[in-house]
Amino acid sequence: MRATVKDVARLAQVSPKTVSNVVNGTTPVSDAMRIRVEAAMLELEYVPNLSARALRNGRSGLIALALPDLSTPYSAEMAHHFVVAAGARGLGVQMEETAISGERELQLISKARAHLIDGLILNPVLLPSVSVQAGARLPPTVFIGEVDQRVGDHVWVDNVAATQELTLHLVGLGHRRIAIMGSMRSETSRLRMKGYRAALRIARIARDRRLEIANPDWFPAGGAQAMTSYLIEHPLPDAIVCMTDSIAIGAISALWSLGHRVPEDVSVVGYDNINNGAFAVPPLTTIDFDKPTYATTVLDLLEARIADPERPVERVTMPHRLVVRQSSAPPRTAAVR
Amino acid sequence: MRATVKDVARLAQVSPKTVSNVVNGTTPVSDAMRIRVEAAMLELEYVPNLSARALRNGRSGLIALALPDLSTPYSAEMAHHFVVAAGARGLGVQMEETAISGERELQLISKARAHLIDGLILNPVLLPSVSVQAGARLPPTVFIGEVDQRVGDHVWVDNVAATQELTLHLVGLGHRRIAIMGSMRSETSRLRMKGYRAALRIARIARDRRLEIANPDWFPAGGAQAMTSYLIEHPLPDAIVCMTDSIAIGAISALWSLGHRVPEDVSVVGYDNINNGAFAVPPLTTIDFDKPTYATTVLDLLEARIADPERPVERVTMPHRLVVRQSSAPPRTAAVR
DNA sequence: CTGAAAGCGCTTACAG
DNA sequence: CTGAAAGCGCTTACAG
Repeated sequence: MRATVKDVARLAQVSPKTVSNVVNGTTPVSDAMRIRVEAAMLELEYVPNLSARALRNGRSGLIALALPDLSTPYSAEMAHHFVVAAGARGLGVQMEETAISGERELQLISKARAHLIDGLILNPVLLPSVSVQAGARLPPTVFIGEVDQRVGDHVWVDNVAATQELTLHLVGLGHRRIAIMGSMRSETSRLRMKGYRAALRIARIARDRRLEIANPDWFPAGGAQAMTSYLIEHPLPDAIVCMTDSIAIGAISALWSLGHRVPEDVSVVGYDNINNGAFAVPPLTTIDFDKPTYATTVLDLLEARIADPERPVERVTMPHRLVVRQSSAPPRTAAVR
Repeated sequence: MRATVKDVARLAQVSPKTVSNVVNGTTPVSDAMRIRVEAAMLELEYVPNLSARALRNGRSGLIALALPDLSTPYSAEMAHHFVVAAGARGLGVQMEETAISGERELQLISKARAHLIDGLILNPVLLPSVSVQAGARLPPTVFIGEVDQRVGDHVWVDNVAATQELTLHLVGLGHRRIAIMGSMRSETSRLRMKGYRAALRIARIARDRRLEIANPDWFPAGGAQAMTSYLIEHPLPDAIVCMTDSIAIGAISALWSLGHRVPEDVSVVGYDNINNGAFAVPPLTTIDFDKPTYATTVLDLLEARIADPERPVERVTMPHRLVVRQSSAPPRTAAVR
């Protein structure tokens, strides 16, 4: 059996209170006392029972991070930064996967209070905005990513501005027939599409729906598949804005298989600046944001929310920047088409 | 304030026991009773307090998954499969990052009992074998990956056989000057190096230490860097066995930058079969194993260990298979050198 | 099938 | 600076 405070107290001949003081450092304890208690803890291999502490304190020291799909490089990087930043604050991180289902997302929100967690970081994808708006009784939650809601704290990147910048970068290189590729059924794609179209408008390029390529998912597999079937019926665009780096990697893979060279024949850009993007062949032009700062910003908001559930809702827009690498370049013949 | 069993019991005019029976279904409850209790739970928005339950039951329903570095695509896939498989068993997963430090790994083992968790899945990298051997009082733990230990349950892939197979595949294509690249200071690299050398021996190729390329890390950055500096002083090998797909992606990126073509000028193979490997340019030849089955196998062992800490230690070797893609091909001139 | 009581291990007022 | 007592919310013998 594991030793408890009582056992330690008995062995050290002090009260449980004193043991607790030594463990938590809430009240100063005399050196002699401390040494005696520490010796007893060592001898009994005492380890505090965190369930008991959680029950007593009403805090588990655990937060949940809910991402749509944990298997992607993007999720991996986010998980890494959150776990590191949370660890520095003494918080553990429970991972949840919403499996790109709005139902699971709702479940998380409603049942999170049942879980062992003090707070929730939620990256919704399909969550019906309406239910969030209505869902009054959220656990302490910070939304991340693209979601249209006003009821909770929110950290995100200005997707419209970023995608506009990305598209204008291609315009600036001299491209005109600029395609966009992504799963078209989410808030993320709505915003990125908006930025893309805004860029076209600025560049006085007419919208061409044939250049809007629907992707079955957010992964390389979908990107490759969509690219391949697209090219069966359509000519190669000048450039392709992929809504994520993963899609871009899939698209480039398909282009390579079909014998098209990037960027000589077609420029391809992504979004997210995942680590591997810099080592793609060719290295990927993309939108970057500071992920460690993103994580600490979210945790700041979450801790503030846990401490004061009534505080006003905050929305933080993280700065982004265009990272130009070799997957985008001027067209070989800068001719007008 | 959140409602408790007592509140529900009072409103439903039953005892707390009955509420608990309805919630947990341990003892059958009459329909009339159940309906009354469920109505009360709904009205009070009752959600059980899992900290209390954990304290009472001595189980939190939470396990920890400790991986060296969460930011890699490999970790992402493992995390995904573990979270999905654990979720199916009603277990939550707390993520820990050992940051490739043996100290943090030890800490996890010793303090895990302090955490809220019922069990630990640990992928050690630098954990000194000796301390594991000695560390008698482990929490319920299943080791995954490459670690030389006999004290705990263990699931892994036969790294020696797999790397031997990978290397012999290159031999079979007609390559002779086969390099190997990886961080050389871990159990993983020791085993993979062993398989590589065994293959050379079988192929009657003399070991050439100049073909053993030390990599600063397990990531693309290190792979690219090591590849680049290697080629300043050495000729291009026929083929390169990279100890992970990530390293291979970095190596290919560097080769591409330097104008070498894969596989025309040099074959490159990886290990792990990460999702993106199939979409590398060119698609990566690699070692695959069934990751979902890996996760369920580990969880089976962990649950058995939690249920019976005294049961005999098990080691499971997961089958692996060589996946041949386009990054490996016969040399252009199949000449003897 | 249901109820009253005890206890999981911790920490925090409350006294001294 | 320390001690004795109470209680966080749950579930499980123990009775009925």
